[in-house]
Amino acid sequence: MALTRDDVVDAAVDLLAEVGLEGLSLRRLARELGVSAPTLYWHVADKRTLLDHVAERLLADQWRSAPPIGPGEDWAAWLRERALAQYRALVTHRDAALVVAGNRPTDDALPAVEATMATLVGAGLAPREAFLTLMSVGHFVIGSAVEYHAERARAAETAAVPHGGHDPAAHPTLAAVAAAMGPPDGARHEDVVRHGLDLMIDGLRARLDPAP
Amino acid sequence: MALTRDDVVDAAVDLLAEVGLEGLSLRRLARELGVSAPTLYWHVADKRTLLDHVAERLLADQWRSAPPIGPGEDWAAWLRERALAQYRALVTHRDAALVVAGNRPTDDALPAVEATMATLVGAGLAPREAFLTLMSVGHFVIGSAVEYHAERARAAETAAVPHGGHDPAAHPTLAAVAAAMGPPDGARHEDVVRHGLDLMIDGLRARLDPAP
DNA sequence: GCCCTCCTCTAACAGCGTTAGGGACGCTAC
DNA sequence: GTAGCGTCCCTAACGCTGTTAGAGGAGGGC
Repeated sequence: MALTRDDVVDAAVDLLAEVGLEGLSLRRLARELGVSAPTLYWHVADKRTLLDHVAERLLADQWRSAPPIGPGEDWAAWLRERALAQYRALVTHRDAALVVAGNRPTDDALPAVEATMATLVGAGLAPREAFLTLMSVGHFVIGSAVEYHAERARAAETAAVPHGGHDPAAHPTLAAVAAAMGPPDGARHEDVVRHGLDLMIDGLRARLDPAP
Repeated sequence: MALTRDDVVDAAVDLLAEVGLEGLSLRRLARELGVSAPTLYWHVADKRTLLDHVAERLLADQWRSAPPIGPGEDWAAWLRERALAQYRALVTHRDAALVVAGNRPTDDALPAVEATMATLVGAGLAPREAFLTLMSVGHFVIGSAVEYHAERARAAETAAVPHGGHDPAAHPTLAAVAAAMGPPDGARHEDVVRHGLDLMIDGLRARLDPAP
């Protein structure tokens, strides 16, 4: 059976998860597919556009599993959950955030964007505000995921960093935080995401109900 | 006069601004310095650590010019301005966001972090909340800058994209947004950043003054 | 005069994305 | 039956990349 472009993209997604963005070369990808490197150019115009397809695939998987908002459901909780799911999707696929960043929304993604924005407009936001909010949440999620991956790569190569090793007297507030939060671990990153999303949502609520 | 590491980092910052992250090669950097490529390895361990130094330099420049908060000044306005300044610094240096992303705060940056967090704690936030907020704002700024650069790179190669070319009937909310916002231009990106920051700050305000 | 450290060099390796050009398979038309 | 054509894959090669090995010159201390 002849190779299809979907096969190439599938293999690229797998290889990305395995070796990261830096390790993903066309020669390696071709070897994985049992094919010579230039052959890939028959199925894909460019490495860059291959990555576009990969990003599309990653996002498509994420949107396809998204439950639409139910009637009477709280839009805030729904938006929070969607953003968190997107963050988790970007975090579980290695380097996905870097690949996805800057991709134009493909036509496939438009209905999802439309639905999300319609929900916000239905909740009382002006269209312009809904759009800016959606972009803001997106930027925040991407930024969080990029930082997560970058810190992860850093941690892998520097083994152990003496985290609390600074002078507490010089930085009392930092010391208080370190004492209050305990050692850094994986859950910490999601705490930040949750906190940021809550801040944005609270800010939205304040706009929707000026004086409750 | 012999080359110093600072010279190399300086030249790398300039070259980054000129040719972008993809165009920044050690050979090109060496040529710019009038030196052969392997010579750089005397001053710098690695390309990766060179980029670390570049990121440090970019952030240092940005924090050094930061005015501390004045007495009686509104913390919200101050935080907003600091975040916007950081965004602008990342945006004006080409690809700076990608280089900076994931850098641990160097020891030089600690006083600034301490000061910012002390301000938030002074305004009434718990240390943990102040820390999470600072991280959230940072992630949002980085994400916005990454998206800015990525979209910029995309726009450069696809010349003109028929932006409003989709079917308005299929996506009424999107069409309303397109009509309300006009054509995309450079200011749009900062609108998103401003909006996101306002949301977060409004959310913070809601926490600080539960029932004003 | 000798050594030692700094700083720079040339030569080279393996790998990268990408292009040029060709060859084998199967379908369709005459 | 065979000529033509589109599909899919190949080898060879170009110019680039980060990086290493090893040699050598300039300048200071003894």
